[in-house]
Amino acid sequence: MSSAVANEKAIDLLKALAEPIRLEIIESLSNGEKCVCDLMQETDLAQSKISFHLKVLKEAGVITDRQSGRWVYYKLDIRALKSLQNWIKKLRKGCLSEASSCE
Amino acid sequence: MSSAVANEKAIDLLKALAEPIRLEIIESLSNGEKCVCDLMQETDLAQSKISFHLKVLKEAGVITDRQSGRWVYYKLDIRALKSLQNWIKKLRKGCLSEASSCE
DNA sequence: TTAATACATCAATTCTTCTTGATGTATTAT
DNA sequence: ATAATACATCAAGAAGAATTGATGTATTAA
Repeated sequence: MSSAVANEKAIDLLKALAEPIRLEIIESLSNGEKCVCDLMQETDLAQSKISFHLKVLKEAGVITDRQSGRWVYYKLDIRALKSLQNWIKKLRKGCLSEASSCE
Repeated sequence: MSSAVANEKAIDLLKALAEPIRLEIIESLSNGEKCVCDLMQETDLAQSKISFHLKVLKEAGVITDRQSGRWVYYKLDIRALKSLQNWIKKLRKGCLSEASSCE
């Protein structure tokens, strides 16, 4: 059977990445942890918009958050991109298909 | 400057992959070239639906097509997934961000 | 030449995602 | 306690993507 669960998670990851604003956020966070206010300044976008995209990224497992006082800091969770790379590798090898016998 | 063009292409690729039916098609094509009729049989989906998704995949560069008689055969273009892997690798390294100096 | 097959495309509808402005909640400063 | 801040969430609307059934086009078969 095809790895349906893995595929669903991968789809969430792919969708999370497939959006310009979210990519901008990710690229910003690759320079380190940031609070929402930092991201607002950098991107010049409305707060609700940023929070919306942060939520999508968080739910996909791309980022994690941590509250400190009245700030909420977001940072990348490296494992997400790592697992996506792994998934794509399998896809390339045809290891996700029904008929595959990769191991 | 951030590699905007590369990102746009990557977004197209990510979107193309981030859909269950299209993934099913990709997984099927990983077992070799198929005509639309083959895919219809395998997936049990309407022809217009399959053609729609094939178009998305083709425009993203994930697949290529070739006509033979009244059949149109589709197959994976390996380069697409390869370049996506490469893009993700850069993303992981923070090499897509404005501030990066990866080379 | 007419039929049938294989596929693409289209218009209308539906479904999903994104945006916007407003309101709600927690935390700190006064 | 009150006010200000940092952020989340919500409802309404806008925009985008997918589905559906129908029609169009090329190719081969009869």
